Amino acid sequence: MPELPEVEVTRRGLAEPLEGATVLAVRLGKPLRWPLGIEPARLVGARLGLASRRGKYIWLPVRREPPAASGNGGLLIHLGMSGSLALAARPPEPGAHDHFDLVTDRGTLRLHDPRRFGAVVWSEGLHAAPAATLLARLGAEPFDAALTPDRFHAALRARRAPIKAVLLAGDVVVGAGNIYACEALFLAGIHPALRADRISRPRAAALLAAVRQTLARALDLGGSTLRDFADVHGAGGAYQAQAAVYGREGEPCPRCAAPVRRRLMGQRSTYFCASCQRR
DNA sequence: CTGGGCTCCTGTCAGC
DNA sequence: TGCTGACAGGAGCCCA
Repeated sequence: MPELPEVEVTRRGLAEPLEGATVLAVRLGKPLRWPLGIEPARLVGARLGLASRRGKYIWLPVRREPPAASGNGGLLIHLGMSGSLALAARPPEPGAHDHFDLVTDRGTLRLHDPRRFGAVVWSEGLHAAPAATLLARLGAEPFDAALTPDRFHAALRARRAPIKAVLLAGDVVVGAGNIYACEALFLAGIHPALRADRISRPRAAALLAAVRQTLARALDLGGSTLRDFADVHGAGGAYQAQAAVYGREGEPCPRCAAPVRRRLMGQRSTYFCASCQRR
């Protein structure tokens, strides 16, 4: 479900309401991708900090009392493929797919995740394991000014995998998942199967701009809601209606009217226009 | 080191 | 209507 725009929409919805909140209880459902890594009771009484985001991970700082106590840290949250977070003053009884509740004096943060590829993991800090390990392999943030066209191009030149695979891997630039990788490649006019190291400097610059434009546009629209993504208040995104190629196999390309193609690349459906997107 | 495939899990939908 | 297989927004892990 969630790519960077959806994760960021989620983070924005919970950051301010929960900053400074006190944890009253923790409820666990079925196991997620990894164990929580801390005894839930140890979180009770702790106060939450301002949530941040790195890639598709949300970091929720947790300061345990008393202040001098060792073991301040936070919760690293990932929504996986089907996860969403809801924040409610008085949430309904947990359903079969509600696997984590953080009950606070400012409301309950609940992870709903049918496929359970998501995770909520305790870490002593962003620079301690396991958070540091999970974040270590991440590429640049897409809106980081330090990611210049030259640096992006240089990173692509070191990779022989198809550009679509490189975008999805997230080790050059994070944030574009299957939808936005397809959309950005369409915008840039680049064939998804083109080897990353064969992309010229101007085309790399165009692709970086396309990734940024695609993610920014999706963010403006509240993300994409294909089946069930929702922000913390339950509102869906609207980007999916604007997608040029994703999920539009057989429909006319908005630029040239040739039928949009779908083909599997690394087990993932890849949508593109064979006439607009060149190798 | 890199690239590619597999895997985790549940739900939904098309096709027979 | 019921069953089966394909596919779904991610990404860690293993192997060649």
